[in-house]
Amino acid sequence: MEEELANLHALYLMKKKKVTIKHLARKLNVSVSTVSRALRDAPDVKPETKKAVLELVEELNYKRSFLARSLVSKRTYNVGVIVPDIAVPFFGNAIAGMQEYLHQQGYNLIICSSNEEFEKEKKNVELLLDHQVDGLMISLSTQTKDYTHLEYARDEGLPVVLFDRVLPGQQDNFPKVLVDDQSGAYKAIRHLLERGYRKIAHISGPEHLVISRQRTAGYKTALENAGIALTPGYLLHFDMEGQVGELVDNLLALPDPPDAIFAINDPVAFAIMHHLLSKGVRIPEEMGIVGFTGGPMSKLYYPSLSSVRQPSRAMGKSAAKMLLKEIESPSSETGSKPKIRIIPTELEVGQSSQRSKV
Amino acid sequence: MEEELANLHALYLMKKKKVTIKHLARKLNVSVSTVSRALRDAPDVKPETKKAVLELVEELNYKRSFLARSLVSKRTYNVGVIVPDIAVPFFGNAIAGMQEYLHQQGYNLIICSSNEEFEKEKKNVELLLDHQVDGLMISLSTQTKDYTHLEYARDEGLPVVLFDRVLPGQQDNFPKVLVDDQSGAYKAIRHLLERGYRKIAHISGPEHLVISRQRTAGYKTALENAGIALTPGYLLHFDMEGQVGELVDNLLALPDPPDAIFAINDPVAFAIMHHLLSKGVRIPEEMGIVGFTGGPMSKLYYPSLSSVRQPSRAMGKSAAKMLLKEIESPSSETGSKPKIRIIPTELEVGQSSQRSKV
DNA sequence: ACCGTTTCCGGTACCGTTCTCGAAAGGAAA
DNA sequence: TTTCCTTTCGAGAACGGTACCGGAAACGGT
Repeated sequence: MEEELANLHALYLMKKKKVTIKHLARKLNVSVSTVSRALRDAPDVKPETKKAVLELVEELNYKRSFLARSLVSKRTYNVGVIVPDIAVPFFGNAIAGMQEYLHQQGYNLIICSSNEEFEKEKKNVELLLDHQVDGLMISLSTQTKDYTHLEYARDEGLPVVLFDRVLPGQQDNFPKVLVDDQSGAYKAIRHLLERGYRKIAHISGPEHLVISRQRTAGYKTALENAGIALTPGYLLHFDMEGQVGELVDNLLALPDPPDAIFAINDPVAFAIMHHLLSKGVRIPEEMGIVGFTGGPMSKLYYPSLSSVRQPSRAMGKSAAKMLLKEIESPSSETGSKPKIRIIPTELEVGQSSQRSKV
Repeated sequence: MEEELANLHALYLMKKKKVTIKHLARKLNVSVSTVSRALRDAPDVKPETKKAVLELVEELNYKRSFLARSLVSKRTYNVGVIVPDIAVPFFGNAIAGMQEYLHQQGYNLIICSSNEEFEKEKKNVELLLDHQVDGLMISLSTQTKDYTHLEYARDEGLPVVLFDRVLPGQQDNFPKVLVDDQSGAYKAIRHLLERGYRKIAHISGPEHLVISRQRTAGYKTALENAGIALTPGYLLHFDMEGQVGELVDNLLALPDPPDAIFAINDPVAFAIMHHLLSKGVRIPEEMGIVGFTGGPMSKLYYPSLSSVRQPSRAMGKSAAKMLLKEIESPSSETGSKPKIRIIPTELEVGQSSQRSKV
C-alpha cells in the first residue's frame, strides 16, 4: 500500500525508480550477493538460479549501475583521448578506430580537444584525471614542448600512451604508436625522382615536432641516396597555417626554383596547390606535389593529390590496444621496456605528381 | 607504524591510495559532513573552517570523486552525443562547440559515432543510457527512418535534443536545433541567378532526410520566384557517395545541359568539380558550382568553392545549451512546447560561381 | 554412522560522497 | 533567568554494487 503509493509518486515525478540488484534479490527470494554473482557469471552459483536471475533482468529491464561498480572496483572502464583538433579527419578517423576497439572490449572513450593549445591540453589531462579514467591516449599540440603534465599523470598512476605527435628524444618512458614518417617521406621523394623531378623542395612544420623532423630526415636521405645535393632555400618551415602562400612565393622567387614540392601534410599541400594554380603554375607539368596523410579529399581535388597514406584508423586501434595492455599490466610493474609501435605508410599516387613524360 | 607499512606497500604497488574526504576530516578534527559542506561551498559552515579545508585540499592534492558523488546525486554530469561520422569536419566542429560550452558548465561530453548505421546508432543510445548520461544530443544517420530508439530513451527519463539531421514531420516532441537549410539553399540559387546562370541543376541527398527536402525546397522556390520553370532531369538524388560522377554525366548528357550545379554539401560539390574538371569543363565559366557547409577546404580548392556556411560550432553550442536547459527543467514537466532553434546561414562566395561577366 | 569436500548461498563490511535530522553553543529578546 | 532563534556542526543512513568470510546442505568414501 505504502509502497504502491511511493511508486505512483515516483512515476508521477518521472524520476523513474531504477530497478536495482536488491529488487531482483527480493523478487527471487535470494540474497543480493547471489544476484551479484549471477550477474557477473561467477562460477559458484547454480545454473538454475543464474537463469532465473537473467530472466528477471530481462523482464524488469534491469541495468547494472556502472557508477556503483566503479566505486568499489576502482575501475571506471573509461579511457580518455586528447587530440589537437577533432575536426581534422586524421584524428577523427583515429578516434573512430579507438572507439570501435574499446567498445568491443567493454571500455568507453572520453574525447578531448586541445585546440593546439598547451594550456587546454593541461586542463584536459586534469579533467580526465578528475574523472578517474583508467588510461589516457594523447597526440600533442603544436605548442607542447615538454612532458611534465603527462609525467604528473603517470605519477598519479595513470597509464599513458602517446600517438602520432610526440616529442623528440627517447629518455621518456611512454609507450607510443607512431607512423613511419621517415620512410614515408623517403617513399614520397623516391616517387618524385622516378617521375623525373629533380629540384625537390620541402615545406615542413614546426621544428620541435618529431613528425616534422622525421619527414625532413626522410626527405634529406632520399635526396642524398640519389646523389642529389640539398639546395639551400628548398627546405622551409612554417609556424602558422596562413604562411604557406608566402613560402611558396619564396620558392618561386628563387634563382633556380624547384620543380616539385613535398608538403608535410595534405592541408598544406592543398594550400600550396591552390596558390600555385591561381598563379597559373600547372600541376603536375611545371610543379609536382606530394602530400602526407591522404584523407578522402586527396582524391577529390583536381588534380588529385599524391599523398603518403597514414592508416589513421589502424593507428587508433593500435593505440587503444596498447593502452589496454598497459592498464592490465603496467610496463612499470613488469619491468619491461615500453613498447613503441611503428605503423607503416603507403604512397597513394594521384595526378599531382604524374608528369606526362619522364 | 602499521599505517606507515601499509602506506609503503601501497606506494610500492603504485595503487595510489587516493585521499578521501575522510582523511581531510580526520586531519582537521571535523566530521566528514562538514568537509563535504565546505567543499560544496554550503552556506552553513564557518568561513574559517572552510578556509582550512580548502588549504588542506591544496596541500594533500585532494580530488573529489565524481563517481561517489554521482552515485548519490543521481547525476553524472556527463552528456552524450551521437553523430554519423566524427571525421566529417562539420560534426567535428559542432562537437568542439559543445565541448567548450559543456566543460565550462561543469559537464562532460561522451562522443559516439554511428557510422551512418542505424544499428550502431541504437547501440550507442543503449550505451549512453547504460552509462547514465544526463542527456543526449543526436544527429541522425542516413539509415535512420524512425524515432523509436529515441522515444525509448526519453521514456527512460533522458532528455534528448536533435540537431542538424532530423526526420520530417513535427508530431515528435523533441527539441531541435537546425540550420536554416531552406533559406540557405535559396540564397545559393539567388546568387547563381545574379551571376547570370539560368540553367541550374541540383544534386541532392537521400529523400527522407529533412535537410535534403529543405534544401530542395529552397532550390525550387528560388527558381519559381525568379519565374524560371523547373527543368525535369535537373533535380537528382544520390544514395551513395560514389554515384556522384554518374549523376554529373547524366546532367551533361541532357539535351539542354545545365550551366550551374547546386550541391547538397561540400564533399559532393568537390566530387562534382573533380569530375567536371577532369572532363575539361571549365569552372566557373562553363559551369557554376555552389556547395553547402563550407569547411576550411572550400577556400583551399582551386577554384575555391562558393558555399553556404553552416556555423557548426555555434550549432553545437546551441544544442548543448538547449540540452542543459532541458536537463534543468524538462519541457515535459513545465508543459512548455519543445523549442526549435533555427540557426541562420551565410553564403560565402568563392571562385566557383564567379562568372567573369554577367 | 561419521567425516571431509564440494556446491551454493547469505551476511556484512565497505567504496566516497551527499543528505536529513537534530543537537550544541551563543546571542537576542522577553 | 527563561525562551527562542541562528549559526555551525556531527551522526548515521543512504546510493548500488562487490568482496570476503563463513555456513548449511548434499555428496561420496570408508
